[in-house]
Amino acid sequence: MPAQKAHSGSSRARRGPPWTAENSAGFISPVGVAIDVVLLSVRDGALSLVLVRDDDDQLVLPGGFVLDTEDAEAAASRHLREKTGVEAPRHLEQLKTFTDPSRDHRGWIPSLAYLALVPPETDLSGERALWQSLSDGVPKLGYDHTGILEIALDRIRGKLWWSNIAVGILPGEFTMTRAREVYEAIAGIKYDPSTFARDLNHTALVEPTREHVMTSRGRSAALYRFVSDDLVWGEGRRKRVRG
Amino acid sequence: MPAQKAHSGSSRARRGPPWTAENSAGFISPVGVAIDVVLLSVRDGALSLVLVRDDDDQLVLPGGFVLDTEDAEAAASRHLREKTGVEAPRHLEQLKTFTDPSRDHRGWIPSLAYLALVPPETDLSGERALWQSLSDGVPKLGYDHTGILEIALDRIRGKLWWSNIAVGILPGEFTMTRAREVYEAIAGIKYDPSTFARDLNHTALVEPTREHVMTSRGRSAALYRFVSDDLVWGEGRRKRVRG
DNA sequence: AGAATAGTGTCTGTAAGACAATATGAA
DNA sequence: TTCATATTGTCTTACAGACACTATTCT
Repeated sequence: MPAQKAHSGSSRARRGPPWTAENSAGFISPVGVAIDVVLLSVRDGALSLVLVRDDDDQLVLPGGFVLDTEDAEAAASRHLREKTGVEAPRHLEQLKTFTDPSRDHRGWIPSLAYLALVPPETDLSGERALWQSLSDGVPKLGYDHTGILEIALDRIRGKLWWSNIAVGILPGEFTMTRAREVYEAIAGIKYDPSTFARDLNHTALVEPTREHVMTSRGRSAALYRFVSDDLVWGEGRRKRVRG
Repeated sequence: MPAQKAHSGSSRARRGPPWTAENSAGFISPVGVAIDVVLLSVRDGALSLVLVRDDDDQLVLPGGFVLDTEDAEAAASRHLREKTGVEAPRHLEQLKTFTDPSRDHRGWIPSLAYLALVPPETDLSGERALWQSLSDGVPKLGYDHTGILEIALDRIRGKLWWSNIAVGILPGEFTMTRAREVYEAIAGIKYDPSTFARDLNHTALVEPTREHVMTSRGRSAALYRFVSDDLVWGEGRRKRVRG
């Protein structure tokens, strides 16, 4: 049997009769399981995502089929690596599964949407992959991918002040100003610098490293790090987002 | 081809060689897609869920296979109806999809977990279905269902004061005391009656009907209703839960 | 009258927005 | 010295917990 990879991604645009599948008990079964990944970061002060150009020249989310030897998280990481060159996202979480049997013209293919985060300096290797800034609004994507992107943005904004989810984007050590830029890009609003620092410290999700750095001009800034590299929930700050 | 229903649910306990499936393009495909539903309500002041007894006499969540003619929400409603007699849950939302290919001994079967809510007076018709109170802790369930239940409880607690999710459990019109009992059962803590009323009103998710009812003894109580029957997000109250 | 339930009013500590004032380092 | 950035401090409003007090209706 040929590798499943052969029918993933690049053949998506192909038309023709849909595929079918049947299991050994004689019942109709899905043709496959797919994943789509919303890979976000904050670049040059703007929330940005990775898109790939498919065979129809549409901009779509990176994704592809799940193999029978891996779970969906592994498939998401694998397709990111193959299609965008991103080795391992710092954060990966499930968003929603789309199950309408007619959602994919190739046949009955449930699709799992994922949210992934990487640091800003992440470079892409695939020729078809590109960073797209969200500062000018949400771009129109192929298939149902615009809707998936909206879900991803709701999710990361919803978690911003209630978890350490920004650990997926910020470097290991960062200044308050750096953190604020990332939070502002995600939230879509500006925060007062002093209030921001007070409230982020108040979450107890970050701790000072006792080191200082010069950024450009002006006073040197204290460095902070997240207490945990894994996703954890904090006390929660009821701070404005997207106002 | 026989109805897919024949291989759902009751045959789950059967051992033997796993099923396999292949699609018309010659690739391995999932054997099927399943759903499992955490159906919750508040009965006699206790958060309760519906369980069914499977062929191995294990207590498990109601669920079964998704057909190629329906999406997963429809499958969840259908299996609830068939296995528990619950006609249509007042609320149904996706929790998480489990995709480990080895999670089901019958073969490669991704499973979607759902949270469903019904009013307390909902009676069950299936002989194998029962209401289980959660007041004495979380019961041990078969398969990975205990973990799914934990996710469901986290979800409903997380949304309690940020959405009108209780609309799935409370009757169309209710007193503040009734609402408080439901919120307390979900949150797992007690609320001060006057503070509760003040804060629930403050969400603007409920409105008074201008009617009053006698409950048993004491002063008559004002009736309220949720402004929307669909799930909506409120301003959000930063109230304690599960303390 | 007394008990039981519903509802109002008030006090207090904390949270979060706004912004003034000070500290530190480079040009 | 002057500018730019970082950090501390203050003021104010709103929120949420606690709880005293009033209102209504039944036995």
